[in-house]
Amino acid sequence: MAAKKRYWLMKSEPGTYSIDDLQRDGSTCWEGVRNYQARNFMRDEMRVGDEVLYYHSNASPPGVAGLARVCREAYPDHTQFDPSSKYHDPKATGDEPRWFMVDIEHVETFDDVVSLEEIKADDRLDGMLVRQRGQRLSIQPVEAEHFRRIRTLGRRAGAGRP
DNA sequence: GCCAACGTTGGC
DNA sequence: GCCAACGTTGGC
Repeated sequence: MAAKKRYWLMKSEPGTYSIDDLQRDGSTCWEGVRNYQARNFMRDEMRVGDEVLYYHSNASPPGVAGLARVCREAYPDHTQFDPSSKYHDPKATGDEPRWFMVDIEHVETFDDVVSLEEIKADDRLDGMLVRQRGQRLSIQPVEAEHFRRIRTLGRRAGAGRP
């Protein structure tokens, strides 16, 4: 029996890799995660077909820029073995990789970012981790209702505004 | 650019 | 196992 589909929020700095980059590439490997909690989500819980809110951090404004989908489940992040990579981890070995990544594919780019400000102001998004001050986790689980609400806001934003 | 919040490291 | 020092994240 297939596991129930889950929903996630994944952060990226648009200066590094934006939703437009993802749209251009079609899909990408999510390299460079070096936080154990985020790694565990990818390695243990993310499944093909899970849906993703693509979040632009360190952006103006910060917020959800579009949607993506998991298209390959966890496998070792190759950059940990590469001494020339800034993600190199000298303690990782091929036999015992420490870091994993998934692949995600582009689904949709919102006309306008659903800003963090908007997310914080919406009562229906109460409890979203990204609203919490000091929440730095780059991969966060998201409730289905919150995912749908953000998607609605993202689709409404471009067309509905004066 | 600032800096608060957080995670990791390493001496003890 | 404690915790100070350090590095990073990310909103502002």
